Amino acid sequence: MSVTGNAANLSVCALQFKAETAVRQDNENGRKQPAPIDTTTGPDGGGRLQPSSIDVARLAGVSQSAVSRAFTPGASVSKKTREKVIAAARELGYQPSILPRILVTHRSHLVAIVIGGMYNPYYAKIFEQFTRQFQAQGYQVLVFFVDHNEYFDAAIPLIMRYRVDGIISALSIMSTEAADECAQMRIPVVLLNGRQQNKWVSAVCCDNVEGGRAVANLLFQKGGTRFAYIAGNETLANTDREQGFIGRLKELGVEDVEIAKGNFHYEGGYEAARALFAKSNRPDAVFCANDLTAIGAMECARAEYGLRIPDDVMIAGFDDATFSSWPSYSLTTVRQNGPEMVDAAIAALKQRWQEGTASGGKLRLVPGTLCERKSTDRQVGS
Amino acid sequence: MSVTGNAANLSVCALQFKAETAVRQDNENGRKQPAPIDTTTGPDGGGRLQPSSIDVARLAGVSQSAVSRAFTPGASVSKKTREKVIAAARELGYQPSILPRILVTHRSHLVAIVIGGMYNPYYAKIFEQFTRQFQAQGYQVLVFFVDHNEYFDAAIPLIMRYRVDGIISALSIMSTEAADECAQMRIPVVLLNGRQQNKWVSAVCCDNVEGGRAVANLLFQKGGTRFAYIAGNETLANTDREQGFIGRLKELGVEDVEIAKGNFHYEGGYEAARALFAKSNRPDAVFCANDLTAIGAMECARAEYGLRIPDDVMIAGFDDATFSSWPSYSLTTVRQNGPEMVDAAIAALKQRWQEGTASGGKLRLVPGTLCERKSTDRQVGS
DNA sequence: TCATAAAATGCATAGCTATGCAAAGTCAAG
DNA sequence: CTTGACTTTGCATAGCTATGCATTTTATGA
Repeated sequence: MSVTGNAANLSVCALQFKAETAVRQDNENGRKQPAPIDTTTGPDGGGRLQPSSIDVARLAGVSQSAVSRAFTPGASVSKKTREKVIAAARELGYQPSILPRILVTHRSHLVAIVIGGMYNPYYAKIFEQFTRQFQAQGYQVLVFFVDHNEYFDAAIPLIMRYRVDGIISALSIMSTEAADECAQMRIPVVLLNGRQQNKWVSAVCCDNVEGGRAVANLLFQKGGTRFAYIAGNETLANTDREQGFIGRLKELGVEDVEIAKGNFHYEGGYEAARALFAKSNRPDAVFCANDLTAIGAMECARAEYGLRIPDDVMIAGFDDATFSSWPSYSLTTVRQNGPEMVDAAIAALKQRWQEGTASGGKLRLVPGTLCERKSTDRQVGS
Repeated sequence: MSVTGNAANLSVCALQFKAETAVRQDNENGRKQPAPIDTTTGPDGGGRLQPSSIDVARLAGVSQSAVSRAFTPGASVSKKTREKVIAAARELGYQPSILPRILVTHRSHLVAIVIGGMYNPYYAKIFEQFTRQFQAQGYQVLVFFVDHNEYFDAAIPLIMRYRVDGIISALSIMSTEAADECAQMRIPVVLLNGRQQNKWVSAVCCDNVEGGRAVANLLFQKGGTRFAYIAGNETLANTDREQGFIGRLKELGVEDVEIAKGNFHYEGGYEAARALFAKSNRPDAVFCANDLTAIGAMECARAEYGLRIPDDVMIAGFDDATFSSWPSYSLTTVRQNGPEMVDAAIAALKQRWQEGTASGGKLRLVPGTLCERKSTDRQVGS
């Protein structure tokens, strides 16, 4: 049982992985040697590109187990073996694949993030925070861009097939069918800025209602008289902000709030404002569904009607996007507490993983912060 | 060989996957039946959560192959069998895992996108374009956020382990070691806005030099007399833009261009501008490494020095970010042709996959587009 | 030096799907 | 009713790693 049998096998591998220095005589002390590995994969076995642990084992003159152990932190390997293996691995350009491990453990350490788009920098930021957090905790992120909720439904089977350990959805809405399907698949889902819940679906949501109420308070206190709301698409976030705003105003005795239709985009805000400000009794206190919309409204107010902000009209938004604090806008807004929401969402996922069972969905409401800036900084009582 | 053996086995599975209706007698026509599947995995076999094709096969009373074929579009299955399988799969919440397929085919249809951050909306946009394109073509994207290039080097082994088919790096710089390591691993890499190349690394780069030259032409033609450049971090993109700008000005007879140090962020532009405009002979034509920097410089010029744009100072940027076209800025800039760069990068990857071999790196230079806006719209000859 | 404990190593296998191959069924034509 | 062509089905296996178990080697202590 000399090592020559190995050497013969090695020549096959050598061609493929340039392991010219493959012939080694490591039995200086007559140590136990692994039996020749009889994998009969030819050098051209169907587009085979990456070396396997067996290739490394051959080259290092050890068993496949030893290779595996050399790459497993706490495993039982001698220093010498580990060094041989690492050297061989480096030579072949080998890193152990995680796929078989996933197969065995049923834990992929993959998380799917489903998101509608990055037009809103706030979502880009949130996405980055999520991904960095997951990375730091040993999870990797698969991204899925999905335009509408119907498409999300369609994407679920695909996501399933990757055996992700969880799904973070920034789509806010989730159809009941989709929720059921995820439950059926036993994949925990966390909705960002959504409120659906079932056995496998949790939600983390900015307190949009309270945010809307805070803006109502501010605009009222600052002397607003004719109020308007520029809406976003029909989502929970939009409805809650609107209801909070209108509801609080009603409490303050303001019955008449004009609603304009926007779409969460700059252009939507601009167009809505164009219609709003064209009227005879134009509003002097406008709350917008998000910051992009608010910026659009501001630009329109200035460019098309020569209005001064906040003197002629006060404007407030939601999110606290990067550009909102830039001096040209200095937009009053409700900051969504991104890091806290991200942490809460990840915590919700982890809880599911630890519990193992479906524990019933939970809703975590994260308060926002009112950021007062110049766009509403009117002298009261003037 | 009746079906009772199966039924006995099924009860085990029934508990686990709620397949209460599992007992079926599908041998109405005495068809061939698969032998009882002897997988002795108990219901609590170590955190086993997801059903496998074998579970579905049991429930449907067919073989595992039949299940696989039922989910494979062109495969040879009778309609009846497929329906039975689909029904069983729905009942159990089953979708075939793609992991074993990856193991066998050595094609993961996974692509890693490595990116430094999303603070610049332009990168967020590019990222979205990439991901959508890949998705549309049957690939999924794994995201890796990496702060510095050293971290990229450290991340490569991790990326490797996912057996991605390719890497898109938006980091622009790539250390030689990292490039070598990717080559060693035989993973094709495409650098966005980088120019490194080796056997496995290609690059797609905006023509930054030409962009810088175009801005130089414009600012000179518009009557600029004292020129300045606010730099970004030390990247290829920055150097090229700077060199193009300075080089062209020199050709036009302008020797003296002041260089200020920025960092591609808003704040960097703001601070650099503060120093720049404090001097006695302040510049009247400033080119910034990117749009964020330019906006920072604009805000500073207005807020801290009361300068009018473009009358007192012209400012230009690079990227054409969303906010650059907003009226408050109306920033002249060089638009990077995002879609074309994305397509080129993906094409480069695909070419590698088709060729199979390392074909030597290629550099694709994509021209940008000068977008003239008000920030440089000075009346010439006034 | 020897016996015993500890460390290192190799073997065999689980985990899941796709697929080549052979066997069995189906159908049509003669 | 028989034969041959075609369709459908099941069996067995590749693909790669981690790990329990048994075995061999090394270290420790008397």
